[in-house]
Amino acid sequence: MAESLAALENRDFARILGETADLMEIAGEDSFRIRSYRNGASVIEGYPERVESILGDASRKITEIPGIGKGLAAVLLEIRATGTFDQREKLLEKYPPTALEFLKIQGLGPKTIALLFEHFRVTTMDGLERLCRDQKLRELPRMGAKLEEKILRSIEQYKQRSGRFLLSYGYRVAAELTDFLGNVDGVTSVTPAGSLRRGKETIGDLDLLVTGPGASAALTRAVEFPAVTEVLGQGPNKTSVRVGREGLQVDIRALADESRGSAMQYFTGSKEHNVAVRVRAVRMGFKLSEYGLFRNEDDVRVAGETEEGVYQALGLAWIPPEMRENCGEIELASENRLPQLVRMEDIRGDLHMHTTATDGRATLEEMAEAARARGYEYIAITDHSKAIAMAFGLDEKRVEEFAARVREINASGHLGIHIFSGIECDIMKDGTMDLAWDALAQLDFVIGSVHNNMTMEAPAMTGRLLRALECPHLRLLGHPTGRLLLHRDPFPFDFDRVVTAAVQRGVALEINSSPERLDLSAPLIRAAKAKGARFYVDTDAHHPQHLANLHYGVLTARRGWLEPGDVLNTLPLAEQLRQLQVT
DNA sequence: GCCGTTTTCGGCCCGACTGTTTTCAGTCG
Repeated sequence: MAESLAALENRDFARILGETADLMEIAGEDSFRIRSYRNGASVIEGYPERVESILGDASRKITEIPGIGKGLAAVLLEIRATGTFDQREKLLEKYPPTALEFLKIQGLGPKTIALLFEHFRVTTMDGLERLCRDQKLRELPRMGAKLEEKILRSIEQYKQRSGRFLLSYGYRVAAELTDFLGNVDGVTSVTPAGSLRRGKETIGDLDLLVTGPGASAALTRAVEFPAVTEVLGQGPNKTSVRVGREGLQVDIRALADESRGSAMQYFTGSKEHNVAVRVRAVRMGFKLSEYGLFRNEDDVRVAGETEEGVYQALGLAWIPPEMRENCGEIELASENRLPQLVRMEDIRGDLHMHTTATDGRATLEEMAEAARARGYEYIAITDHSKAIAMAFGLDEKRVEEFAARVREINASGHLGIHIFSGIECDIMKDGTMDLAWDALAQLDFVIGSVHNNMTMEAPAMTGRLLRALECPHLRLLGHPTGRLLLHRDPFPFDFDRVVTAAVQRGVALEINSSPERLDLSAPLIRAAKAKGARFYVDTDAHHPQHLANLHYGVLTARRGWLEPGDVLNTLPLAEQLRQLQVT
């Protein structure tokens, strides 16, 4: 299965290595060797320079990159030349690509998958489902009814999310296509609409709107975009293609200038919002479509060039795309009472990030420099606590040393940015904190997070979180529902009770900007705000590049209707110091 | 497979939970 040879990005090299590591695991190969492949993948993914150009530069050596030795160097060269490599091809002959899909099913690991292949020759998700329904799995050693049920549940979730894509992936494709089409002569703008523009955490497809005299030419050009795998339709006004290995559908539309605003409005949605706006238009004697807002009596277009014009003609303030879900925003807009949503430029600092002290990929100094370069006034370094053994989480002694080190750094001021000493402390199964309270007391910013035992029943999980909230040093509940988008559902608990307790104890809720999490979700943010909760929007960065993910968290906060006053990391440093009672 | 060295092979972060056992392998993070 050769990859497209169009300019391999670092993430392509990383994906090929990572998938091979998965296959090697199923094949039962040496675990240290597998680790080297995984490590190589992760180093390459985060490497600031393009691997492709280093490989093509005779004066450079790819083994300069730590984690890449002679073996992986040869593999990378082979990937660059052929899009794959020998060992990977051999594994793919032995195991079907479904093997990689099976790994996404909870309860199935490499060993079980190998056994399934060997024993049942099952190669499709439907086949696996049938095995579980027919209660065949339990014929194998160490497998029983509970595992069959767990796998069936997970397959159900898997099917629901297939065909959807992370918002961050949509942004990447949109940016590349915008670049590509923007170069066509006579194109004045390329703008994403749809769920991407609304900032939804996952998207089903991508809508791009092209304007200018060259718009039609851009539609013709679009099918030449290197990542296009299938052309679904091609006409003068609309081209539909599938992009990338997972087949994201992209609809590209050419718009006339006079209807640009109404088309933006129409294609941004949501459907529910648009229906409500059109009902309003009809009541006022208009007809609204993607071509404009027309007066019924004489069919004259009264608006359409701009979105603002369309909303204004309907007696509405312009509604930010993130609010367009027909959840009360139209009424507010008609009364000119829309909230002033928080913006990227309101954010003064990022209070959740990791370093090489645990599982981050950069040092404290490197993270601080990246944050300073983004114009932040402060950050918190919040590495893991000791329960995360695989990440070498901090114990009480290391917490003490870390806090002292941060005090010195701040006293000298040489990093040019204030550092809060923090931790992402595990909330244990019984709701106690992973570290002693005296240790936590030495830190400026304690985040409490659940990382394991997520399959508890709701009452137990509620009790666990309520107990954690009793810790007087806790400032923030990290990724409060534990969801991983397209991968793991939120764990169940009594959200109202936990939020009420958090508000009482002055503990804020996290809006985790990692594109895989975006946790809390927008609906829960609104529910929590209604109960008086406050929030931090932060990145959980494990690499300097991840600091840019804040954008996704701010979009989510806006979808939750948050204003700057709801988001505590909009506070200037002096006020943040007061907020955290740092002396 | 990488790294580092005590130069050429040995070490490479682990702990808890689960479901199935009847003493533990596999999964997860």
